[in-house]
Amino acid sequence: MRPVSPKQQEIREREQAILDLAQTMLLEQGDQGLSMDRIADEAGVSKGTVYQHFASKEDLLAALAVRSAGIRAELFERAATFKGTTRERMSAIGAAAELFFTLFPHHEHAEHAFKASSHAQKVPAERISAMETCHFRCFGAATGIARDAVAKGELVLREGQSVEQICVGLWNLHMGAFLMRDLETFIDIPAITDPVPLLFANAQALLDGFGWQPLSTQHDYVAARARAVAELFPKEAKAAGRS
Amino acid sequence: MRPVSPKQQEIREREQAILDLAQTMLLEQGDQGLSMDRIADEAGVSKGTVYQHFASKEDLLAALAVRSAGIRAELFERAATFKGTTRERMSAIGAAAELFFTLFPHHEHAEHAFKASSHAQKVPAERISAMETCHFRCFGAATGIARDAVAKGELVLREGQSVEQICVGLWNLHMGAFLMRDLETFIDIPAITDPVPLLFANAQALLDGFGWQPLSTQHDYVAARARAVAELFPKEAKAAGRS
DNA sequence: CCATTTTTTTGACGCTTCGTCAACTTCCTG
DNA sequence: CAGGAAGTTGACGAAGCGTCAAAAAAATGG
Repeated sequence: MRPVSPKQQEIREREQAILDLAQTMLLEQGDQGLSMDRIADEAGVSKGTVYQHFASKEDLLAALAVRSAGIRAELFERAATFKGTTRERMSAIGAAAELFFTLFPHHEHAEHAFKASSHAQKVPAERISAMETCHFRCFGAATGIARDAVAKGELVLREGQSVEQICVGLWNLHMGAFLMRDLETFIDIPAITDPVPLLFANAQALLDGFGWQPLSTQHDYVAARARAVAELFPKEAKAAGRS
Repeated sequence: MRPVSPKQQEIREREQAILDLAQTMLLEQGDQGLSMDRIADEAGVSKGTVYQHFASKEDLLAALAVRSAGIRAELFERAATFKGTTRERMSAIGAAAELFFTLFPHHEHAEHAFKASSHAQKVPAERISAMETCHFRCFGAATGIARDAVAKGELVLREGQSVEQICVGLWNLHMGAFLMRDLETFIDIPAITDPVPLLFANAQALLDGFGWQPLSTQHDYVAARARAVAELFPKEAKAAGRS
């Protein structure tokens, strides 16, 4: 009984439609303007049906976070396949993170809500482990590249350093940039215009600080980034460009 | 009529008591378990009285965020007075951020809630500008040091770089580390134990990447950090240590 | 094609929480 | 101490979450 019945197919599509709807609402008004009654209304179903898909409002937000996190994991894994030096490959991951950051501006918010409510047991364990898998895939893509770099001697670990620590540093830098955009901190500082090139420059500085060869003074990583985007993420870049 | 009447004094103290209460609740159960009724109850006043102090639940959270942000600004400004090289002074700011991070684990959450609700106009404009002032003070302390470093030639700006961009990078790195702790991302990775030394190491790597002299290979910044904490933040470090 | 069972959908209902406001109490001043 | 100002109260309306018995739709079988 594997072939999905038309009814089951319909239910599956409706779930995605509800998520799309919730995503739009989140973007337009934040989670203040997101109510289960309104979602049911606009989706053209009753509230009970929405609760057939999601255990709670928090679970719906969590499902949204998991969906975008899955796309991020996919982007990261694609970035890891980039043909180039280990540092170019890591820069491709950075490009993936920046694209994701542009394409899913709501994600940071959703993930924050996710953790707050999963801690209060409003989210089924299954959903939590799905999110952990996404994180694991992202982090695995990055640490894999770092390990290759160590093996090739392009990255030499210092006392007490590990590939995990280096990847956490990069991850933190990116998450912080996401957060700053969401919180609109320092929005008025004239020296800061577009957050994406700024983030890229800072990530390169951090890689330089780790001594990851070849350094940014010896190689044009802006060009490498452009090549990675063109080869790996043409569609995503186009979508990010026109939104 | 400047001398505060005993009644006014009592009201002022009650406001702080309510904030303390809210802070405790936030830490214990997140903002799920934070209700205005419960706060009124435990503070021994009626709900109407609580609303005399705060325009809404969101405003209360915002007031909490502003209070801790003010303490952070004070810590940053104190750190900027550290006697040492410009890079040692910037490391002292890092130490201040780490102490704050330990002393006010709820802050990131409160600030997130702050922005979400200020955007929905649930928070009075006066409170928003108070928060902006705190950010401005923190950022000003950091950029001031960076400017000194440029003046002394210990930091040489490259093409397209500015002190603001460098400080934003450091800020992002720290915010990301805060966020990661709150979200409990990668909590299971064995290579990552204590987030504070990890953050410090990554911040030093970023400073190295910016070429801020003297580099961490030439100077012991762990020792400098310890001296800064001992000289500037003995009480705070003690509080952070036993909690 | 109809009867029966299973699955899915519905929306009214109970419950909780926010924020208000008219009535009440306490405080201050002449 | 009288009377007005300042502060406090808690019942109330509104809104949202999640439930569940009943209704509707779909699947199954004779």
